[in-house]
Amino acid sequence: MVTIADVARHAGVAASTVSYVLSGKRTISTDTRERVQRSVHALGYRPNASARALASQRSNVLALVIPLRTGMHVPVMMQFATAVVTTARRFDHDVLLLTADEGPDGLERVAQSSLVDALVVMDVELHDERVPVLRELPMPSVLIGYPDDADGLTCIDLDFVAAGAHCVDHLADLGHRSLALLGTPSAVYERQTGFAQRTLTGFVEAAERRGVLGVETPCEHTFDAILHTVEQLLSDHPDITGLVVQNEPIIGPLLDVLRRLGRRVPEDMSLVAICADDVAERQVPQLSSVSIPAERIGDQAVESLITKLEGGEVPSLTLVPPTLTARGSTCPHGDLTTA
Amino acid sequence: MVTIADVARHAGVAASTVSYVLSGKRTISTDTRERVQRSVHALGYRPNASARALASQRSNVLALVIPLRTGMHVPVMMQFATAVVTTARRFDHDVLLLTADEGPDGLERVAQSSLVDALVVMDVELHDERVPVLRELPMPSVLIGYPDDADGLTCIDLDFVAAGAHCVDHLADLGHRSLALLGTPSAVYERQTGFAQRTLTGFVEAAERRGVLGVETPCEHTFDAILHTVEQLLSDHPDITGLVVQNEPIIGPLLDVLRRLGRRVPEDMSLVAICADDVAERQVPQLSSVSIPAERIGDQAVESLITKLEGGEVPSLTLVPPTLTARGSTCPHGDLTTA
DNA sequence: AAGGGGTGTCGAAGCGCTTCGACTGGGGTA
DNA sequence: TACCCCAGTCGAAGCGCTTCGACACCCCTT
Repeated sequence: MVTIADVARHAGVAASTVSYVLSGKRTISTDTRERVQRSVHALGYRPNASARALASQRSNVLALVIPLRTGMHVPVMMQFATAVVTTARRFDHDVLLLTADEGPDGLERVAQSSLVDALVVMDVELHDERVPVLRELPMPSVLIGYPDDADGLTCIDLDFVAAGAHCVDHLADLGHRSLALLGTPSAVYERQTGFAQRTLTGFVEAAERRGVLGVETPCEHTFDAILHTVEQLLSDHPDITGLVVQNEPIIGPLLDVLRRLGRRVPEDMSLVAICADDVAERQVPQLSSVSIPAERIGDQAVESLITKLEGGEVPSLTLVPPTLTARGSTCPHGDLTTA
Repeated sequence: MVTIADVARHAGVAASTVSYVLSGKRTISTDTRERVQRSVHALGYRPNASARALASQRSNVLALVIPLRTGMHVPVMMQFATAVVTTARRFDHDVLLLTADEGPDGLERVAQSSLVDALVVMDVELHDERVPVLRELPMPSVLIGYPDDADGLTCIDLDFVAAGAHCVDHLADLGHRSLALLGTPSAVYERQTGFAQRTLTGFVEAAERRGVLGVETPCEHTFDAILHTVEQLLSDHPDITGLVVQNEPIIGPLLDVLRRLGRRVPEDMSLVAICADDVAERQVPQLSSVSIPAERIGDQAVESLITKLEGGEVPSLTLVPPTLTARGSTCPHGDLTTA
């Protein structure tokens, strides 16, 4: 392995000069700088990451905590992860992958051993046991999702309350008077997952505000469960004509179930999904949907983190406003002129 | 931050003694050892990862390279990744996440800067540009998947040739004489992806060996593409009664398409999938399938890597034998007694 | 009683880098 | 001409750990 001393010797300068050329932290004459750069190239020098981290107290590594909990939609998680890695690289940082199995202790471990110098934590629950740990940690962190009490934290999330409300408004605008929310598996609600909880809140509040019926039910991922849930729903509330789905994996089977039950989409049943755009566009018919801007949120998370690392200020809570794209799965219902 | 010197002072010993207590590399008297351990606890000492890495020339970090290529099935990738992280932690290692965007340069970067001390590379193509780089790198690596020329490498993969053959054998044993392989999107074949290529080979060879018709076609992920592909297939070969699917995302829509086309599964059409068990069990009917043992392969990859790090020998190519589980999507065809 | 072999501990020398203070010399100012 | 300042460079001191060689001491052996 070639060291900074080798480069210095090759270029005929001191090691510290090489360091300053590389970091740009002191002015170096053009002549010297170019000579050093040529030596770096010629020798194929790569600074040793550990030595650098030890001396500078900066590892240039971010931790990314991905809890692979049951009921979470994996492709969306990966979109976040990819965005985080890509953006981190843009700021010359690498990403250490932590899974949830390690729990709060894992966070302490990587933080206190200086393995990383900041953390991105995904899929935060309303009462998350990692939150108090993050508050105490001697390094910055950013949460994707947010707990009940976001004080002293930096959180970024899609505004799921608004997302739920948008779906209701869209359907109500089209004249639908009876709506249902087909939610996530009940395990997700039971562990007080923010996004599920908040979508539900937005849905219920908007339904009330618009004076329409808004019923909600969790829904598991198996075909049988979907079939049963929908049958139950339609027998309890036969007048339902608008469905909101926040549960990406069930979208395919759900369309199938509706077909089986003889409900055409959108003629008999309008459908709005909260899912990635490409998923919505892949269905037949294409789905009206509120998209989940995973890439944007992941980017934003890393940018905030870097800002904090550099001593800057960032807002405690950033809510990304949702956008609804109308496609082929929703259509007007009833006599709009009387509405 | 509390350092090893603080612990040494607190325990009334030399820093090196603390180090030896922690690493166990020299014998320490029970008395001293316990005193040191108490001090470690009392002060909440965590060794600094960079300092340790610098002094010992070992970062205790593995790189995991996940190429998120188009057409790959993300949940399966994540299963691999999770297994890798979990097993790495078992061996006291952490995992640095690299995406494919970085390409071969990324491998060199993390390796030559001593950021990691070994690499796990996923989704290897037959002619993979990362392979020559890996061969030259001054540190061990393990590939999940394997290139044409696996010499000097360590590769682990499901035996996809056998997987393809198993599917054919299963269907042929049931009396089916005309089979089709519904493959991955054509992009996957075009970039010479090992697992797709090899499944195809196994399928074709087995069909020949069994003297049955075996046609194959790529298949994209959209509903329309699936519908069109299957219609074309059945109009070209109306006598097909057995389908092999190696393309997890299309399984749901495919069942739907077959229903639309009036082909009952398994009465009119037997179906074998190559997919994760939980996906197979979630369908109606449950699918006969060859499972993808992601966890086992991920584990194995890390174990081999650790063995190599410790100077041990591991086989160049480990092929995990596939197992086929018969479920409700396949049934006998024709008069078996005459076969 | 002298010698030998463990065992347990210490001190010091790095690992490869960053960073601080100090030094040099040339150009501008008075 | 004397002075000062600044740009440009160097040397040395760490960063916190591991590891090597040395050494002290005790228990056996002869």
